[in-house]
Amino acid sequence: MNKNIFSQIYGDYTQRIETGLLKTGVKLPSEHEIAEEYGTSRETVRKALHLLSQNGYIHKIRGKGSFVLDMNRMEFPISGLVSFKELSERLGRTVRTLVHETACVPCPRNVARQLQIAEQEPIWKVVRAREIEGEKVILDKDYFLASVIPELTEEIASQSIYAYLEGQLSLKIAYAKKEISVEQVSDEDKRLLDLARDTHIVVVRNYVHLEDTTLFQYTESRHRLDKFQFVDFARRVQAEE
Amino acid sequence: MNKNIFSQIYGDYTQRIETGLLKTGVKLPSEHEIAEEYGTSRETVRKALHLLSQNGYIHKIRGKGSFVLDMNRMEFPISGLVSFKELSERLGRTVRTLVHETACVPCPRNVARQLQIAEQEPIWKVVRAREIEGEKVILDKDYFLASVIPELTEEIASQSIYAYLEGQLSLKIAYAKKEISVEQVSDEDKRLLDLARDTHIVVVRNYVHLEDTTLFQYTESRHRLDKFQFVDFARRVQAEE
DNA sequence: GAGTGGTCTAGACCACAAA
DNA sequence: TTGTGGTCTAGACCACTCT
Repeated sequence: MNKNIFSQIYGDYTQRIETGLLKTGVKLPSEHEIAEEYGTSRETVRKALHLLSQNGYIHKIRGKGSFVLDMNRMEFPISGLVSFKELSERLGRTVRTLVHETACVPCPRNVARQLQIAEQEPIWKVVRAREIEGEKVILDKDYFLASVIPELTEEIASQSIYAYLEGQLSLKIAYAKKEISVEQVSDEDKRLLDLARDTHIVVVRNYVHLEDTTLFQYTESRHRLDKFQFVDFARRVQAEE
Repeated sequence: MNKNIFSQIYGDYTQRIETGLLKTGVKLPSEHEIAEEYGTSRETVRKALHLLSQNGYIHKIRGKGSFVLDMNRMEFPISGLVSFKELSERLGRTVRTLVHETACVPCPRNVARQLQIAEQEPIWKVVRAREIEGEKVILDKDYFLASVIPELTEEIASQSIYAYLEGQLSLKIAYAKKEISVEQVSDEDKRLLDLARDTHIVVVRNYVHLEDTTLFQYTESRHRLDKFQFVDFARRVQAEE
């Protein structure tokens, strides 16, 4: 339970929409009514509804009201900033993680450039293959600043690293930049994934920052072409003049 | 010039950050100071700063202040909801559009399913190849509800359809859902693009909605593997309990 | 303790939609 | 005319950082 009123309202409505209690096209109560219901002010309600709108749950129309959207929310592969573990659980798929490497090593040149640190600086390197429905289709190569993460075990890598970072170490992950492109398969891809005759692979580069803006993680997530999907929700920014 | 105070503030800061007047890591004035400067209230300033934060321009830290982020903003291919024309102009690349078809036709079955309308209902079909630096690398297949768009010419299709929709027809585009996947190349791809020996192609499916939530456009944007890139900025949603 | 951002209030006026 | 969402105000209190 969150103590903020607006996130209480947000949570209530996301739940009602996700469980189908509020169906596509249904009109929400007016902001005034919701404010009364929660015993709060209209601006606080608006904060919650704005969040729902940003995340594709509802659409607000001036003079009319707020309406539930149909966004097929069940299939959200890597949109936003969510870990593989969180996604798997949400999707309820049969997944397995194979940890190939968990080591603290001096940073190689190519990774040093991505993390914007000096070469040789100690970093944690984690290489994991993700198996979905019996096929190894994703190769995750993570690099973490050792100055931020004192310890990392294969045990943790096989579970959820993010749960460890946020739970045990109470690191605050703030934002990330993601780049998606398609590249030639590497020897490592061929060795660790079930690729058949694929020549290309989808590469998702992820640059993750903490609350204090330090870039502490660089991840290369390599997806087999046929298993890659990305879904995005975007609102149009009205042109200004 | 926008009449809203908060979008005035937002515009001022995006400009200063994009032009490099405000550099990475620089601390913005406090919310109180900005409010005073613009002769407005703090909540209004906060609205502008929240937008800057959402769009990756700044990061706010409680007790410290707001800081300019470095997001290499210059290379934003298809993030968010922006048209090809707008993008090309922003990137300043040598681009050319080849219009292969602009016709009002009865809706075929597969498109009817995407647009959630009855088969045979009249739609505008536009097929365009995009040439970047002399190579045809993107194939855009657009389908618009004819009930929404009375007229569409090859002239308009060769320029910007969005500028026409928003400018001439004053349609209000509200939001869109985007799906990215990789598929086998089609005969049409081979015919209209410079593909060499490619076997796969990146497909971006775009479902565009108007202010009143009607789904009025379905677009299939097919990108040659080596020319595809997608950049995304995401903020972490703190887990609730 | 002073300064910062985060949440919230109880109003106000406006633009727009529907009856 | 009534109801809706959009913008804005002038405060308040809180949590946090820094000195």
